Amino acid sequence: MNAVGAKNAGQKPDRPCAQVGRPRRFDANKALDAAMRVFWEKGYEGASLADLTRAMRIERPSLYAAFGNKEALFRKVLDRYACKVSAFVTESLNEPTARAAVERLLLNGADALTSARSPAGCLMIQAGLSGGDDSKRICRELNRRRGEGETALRKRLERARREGDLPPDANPEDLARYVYTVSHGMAIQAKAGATRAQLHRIAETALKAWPTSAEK
Amino acid sequence: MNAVGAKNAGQKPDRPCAQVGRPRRFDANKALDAAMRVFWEKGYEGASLADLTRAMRIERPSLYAAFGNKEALFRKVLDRYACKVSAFVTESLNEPTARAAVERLLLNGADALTSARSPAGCLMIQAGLSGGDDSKRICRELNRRRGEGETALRKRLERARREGDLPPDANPEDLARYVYTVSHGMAIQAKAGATRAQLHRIAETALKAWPTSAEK
DNA sequence: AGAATTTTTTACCTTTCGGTACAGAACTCG
DNA sequence: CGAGTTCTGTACCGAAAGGTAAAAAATTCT
Repeated sequence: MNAVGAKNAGQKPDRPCAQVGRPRRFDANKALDAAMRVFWEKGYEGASLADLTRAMRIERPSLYAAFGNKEALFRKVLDRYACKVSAFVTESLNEPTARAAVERLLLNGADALTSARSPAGCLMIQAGLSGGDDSKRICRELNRRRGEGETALRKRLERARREGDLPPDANPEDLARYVYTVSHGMAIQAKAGATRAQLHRIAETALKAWPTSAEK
Repeated sequence: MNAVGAKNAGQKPDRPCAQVGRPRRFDANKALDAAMRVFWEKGYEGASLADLTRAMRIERPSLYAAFGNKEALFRKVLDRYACKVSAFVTESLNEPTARAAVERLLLNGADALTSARSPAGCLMIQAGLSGGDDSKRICRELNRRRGEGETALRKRLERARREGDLPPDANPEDLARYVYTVSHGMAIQAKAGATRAQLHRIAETALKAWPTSAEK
């Protein structure tokens, strides 16, 4: 017997498909996608269990058995969001130049924020900004994840400076923070109804602040 | 008898101080400030009536008698926020040049977002981003108010272009949207813990994108 | 077939939500 | 004083929140 008592101690590890017992009638990934949409539209606290189970076409105990609880479900949704929706964030760092990476980050971001297939805006921005005491952990988690992206960009920019791709006096930390600031602001604009073309023009304007290594 | 039936029909007009009857024991503006702080920290839906009455040091029926209901209270808080916290937004438009106006908007914004006397971030950003169906009106109201600010800046920039303060090919609409995008992004950063100095550097970086009427 | 295991389903739990009825207290007016 | 008016405080409302107990159903293993 395991010593149960710590929070989440009883949570079973990932068991993708059980061989024995009654088979589950739903696709966990489809259910996660449905949950993602609800959290995306209503935020973490604004999404009620009733909203979630209705969208996922699952009864409540099935949700708890498969995903733990609301918070654990949200974290799984965040993982899936990182893989399926915002994969371009890390991919963009592979562009040959810092400028190209940032350009792709902002333009692909604008596209993702205004996709016709998903709610407007960014799940990671609008899900956890507000909320009572019980969602402070969620807020911190979102800040942490966004911070990871910002750090990754900063490291990419430091490399660029070493490679002469950015001028020596450029500040990678400030630049990365600036880019993420514009990105977050675009998420707000998208949620408020900005169009894709408008976001693209914002990105272009923002790129005018980008330092040039030397006028050619 | 008034024909009651429409929502809010029975709401009494502003009656600042009653001459007759038992005098109220609390200062309505102090109570609004306390409510503002709660909404600022927890958002519209995240702020419960229990949170509000505790912070305002008022019993629940007093709140309803004085302010209507939760939504009406929030709107009064928004009015007060515009007057007391974000007055610089309209004041900055009086600066002599467009560049100075935008610079002041962003720098004063950075200060307001990191004031030691108030919660981090921007009430108008984090109060209404998420939420269930009943807060969609709140979300629209916030979008509308932010849009008004953006429009006012756009008109100021149009004037600047007419005055030669901006180059003829500058696009006031895009520029205003860019500035507000940076401002909104800074609000997110502030909520996530960015310091005032960091926000100032973001503002300086953002201003590097500002068009110059002619190289002198 | 029957034991073991896992999911589904119904019904329910406690707590908190926004909002209100009502009685008493504190004030002005006559 | 007493009538009229307005605010305070307690106690309450129905609805919805997140979460769970327990039995029935569907599968695999022996």
